[in-house]
Amino acid sequence: MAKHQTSSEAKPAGATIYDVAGRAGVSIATVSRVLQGATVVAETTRQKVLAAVEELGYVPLGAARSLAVRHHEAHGLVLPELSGPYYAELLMGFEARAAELAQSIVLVLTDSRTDLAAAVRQLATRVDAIAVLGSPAISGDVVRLLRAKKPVVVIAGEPHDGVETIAAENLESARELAGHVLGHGRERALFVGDPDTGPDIRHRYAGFVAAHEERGLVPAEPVRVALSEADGTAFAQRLLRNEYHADALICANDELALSIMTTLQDAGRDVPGEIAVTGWDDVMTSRYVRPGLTTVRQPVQELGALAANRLHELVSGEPPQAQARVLPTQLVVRSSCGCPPA
Amino acid sequence: MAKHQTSSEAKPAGATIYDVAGRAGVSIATVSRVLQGATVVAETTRQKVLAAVEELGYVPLGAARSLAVRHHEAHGLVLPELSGPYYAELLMGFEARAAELAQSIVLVLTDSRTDLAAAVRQLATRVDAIAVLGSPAISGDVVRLLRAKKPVVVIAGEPHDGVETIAAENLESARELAGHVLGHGRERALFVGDPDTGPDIRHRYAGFVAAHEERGLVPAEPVRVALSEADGTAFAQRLLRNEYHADALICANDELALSIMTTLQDAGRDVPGEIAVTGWDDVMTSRYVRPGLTTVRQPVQELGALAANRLHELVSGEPPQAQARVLPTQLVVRSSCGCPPA
DNA sequence: TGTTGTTATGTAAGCGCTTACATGAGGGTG
DNA sequence: CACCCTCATGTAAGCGCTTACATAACAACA
Repeated sequence: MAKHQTSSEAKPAGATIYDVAGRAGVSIATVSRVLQGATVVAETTRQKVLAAVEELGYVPLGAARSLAVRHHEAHGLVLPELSGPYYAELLMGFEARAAELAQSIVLVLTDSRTDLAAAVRQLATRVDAIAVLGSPAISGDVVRLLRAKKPVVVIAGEPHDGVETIAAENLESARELAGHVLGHGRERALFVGDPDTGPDIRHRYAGFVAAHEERGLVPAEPVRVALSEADGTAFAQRLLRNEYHADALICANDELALSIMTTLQDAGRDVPGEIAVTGWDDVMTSRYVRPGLTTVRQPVQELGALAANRLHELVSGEPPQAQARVLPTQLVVRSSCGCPPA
Repeated sequence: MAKHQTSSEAKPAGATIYDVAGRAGVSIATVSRVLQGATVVAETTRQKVLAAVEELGYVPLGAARSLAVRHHEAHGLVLPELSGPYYAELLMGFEARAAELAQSIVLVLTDSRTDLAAAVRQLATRVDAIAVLGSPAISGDVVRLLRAKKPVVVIAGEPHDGVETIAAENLESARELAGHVLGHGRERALFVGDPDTGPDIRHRYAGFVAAHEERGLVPAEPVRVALSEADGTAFAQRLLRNEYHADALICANDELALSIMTTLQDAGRDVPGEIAVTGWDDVMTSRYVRPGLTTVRQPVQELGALAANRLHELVSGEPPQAQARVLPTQLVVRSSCGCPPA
């Protein structure tokens, strides 16, 4: 066969299955069989093949295999970015589960993309299924577009119709958290964060509202700021200028809470004496800061793992689930809420 | 041609280039051409094809393309894990640069793998080049194995022969840091961390030693502990039991420094009054903690970006570079070293 | 009007695998 | 000893793309 030059030619990049077959004195089918391990092959043949593989340092070409078996054995994951522990942990959980399922993972970070749609389309090109973290950057259109091609699950995002969603619980735990703070006798609590950012924050604010209503208090309008440290600092400054009047701050995440708390303290304010502060996420810093930040811990890794798992099920032909999966969260009480230090 | 059934058959998963060609009334070559955009195609034809693509929701199959063009347009990245900001930032830098170069990235986290060698081999199967973060988990064998197949660059790892390495500067900055602390009049400084963990820590200890020697002091043996918070806490406890006698702790990373500093403080010790503490990495917490942690900031994102970049160059046929690239780091002086707070 | 050069498109040969099917070599059996 | 099974292996047909090469259509020129 002139088709595949079996010998010489010293192409540096990679022996093929033909080379292995030639070397072992068998057909490529046999090589494939010993490598797949599914079919029975005579032990002596197997050894010959394995030896040839070893000597040639043969690595099968993923693309060729994918083409032949008609799937990629890979899952895609679309995240906004990776600063802070949230996304990183999600990714770890996802990766771990995907690894168990023998799936590669290919990652797209949306913040670094100028042409997101293109990136996502290109992703769809090389994976069997995709998990996307709900974020404003990912429009519903993009999700629906993907959805038509590949199984998709969105994590902590807006539930588009027909797209499976998984998320951590927000409303109840926010209600518990806010209730806890209110229980310390605080009367002018503020919710810091923008409910329009996405369902997560929206539900947290809803919990905040619920906690107020169930004790006959009227909840303040949310203070709409973004979720970064810089925004926190800016808000704290406004607070110091008495633009707000509050004795408790329920922040939408830890970064916000931390930066607010620290700039307040640096200005001589007593936290939680004058003002209580709580966060959301339980990042590492929250344990180290004094007073310790009262916050809510989400099962982030589990979320990632669940996503990987569902993706795999979907690929294996399971029907998508109509309702959203929601994982329980855990209130972590330290002392920034007004509780005495441990 | 019976080969490709152009019609009916309602296979849910994916139109092929044949379907598009059929629909647009052109050959598959033409479809390919408009999609690649390289060759000239008559405008009207282009429109027809694009319309067909649109209507069918056609997404080309990555594997088929890869097979035909004989490369994957993907880079692999092997990291130990993602807790803490270090690896995450590295990943971000890598991803961002890879995105610019239109490369997908497929990620392997070694800590979640039971069979690392298999995972890495499987990775080699589907990417054009691989960056691995030097870590004890990755044996030199694995690297050399890969090296034979694909271009490899190792980040902050042991320089195996023939493998390109990039890293952040360690020795000089460690010397500067230790010198700074010694300059505060400390006389019994300890290096906390195990130099045998890898070249990073080894060089940091070497800097510690150098700083001592250049002022005629004799450097203490390193305190060999691992790099986690738990290890830090344990060490701090031994310190509190007076198993060591020290007035300064040069820790191998921030996690260690932070956990040590906090448990010391919780036990009533004055940092930096009685004992100075420094870290390495400048994690977020180091800014928030009081006293602020003096530490060294590494250009982690740049490291990642550089890795992606070199990978791309190697794939495009550039010769590997013999010498290691080393990126400069930056001493971040706060007050845990004994300097007055800002 | 015949010749030649362009340009747009089609034809077909792979890319390196997997796998259904065909084949051949033993090993039991009657 | 002929026959049928079984088991191991080979043969060859794809998988869905890209791209070198061939071809057809047409314009421009003499």
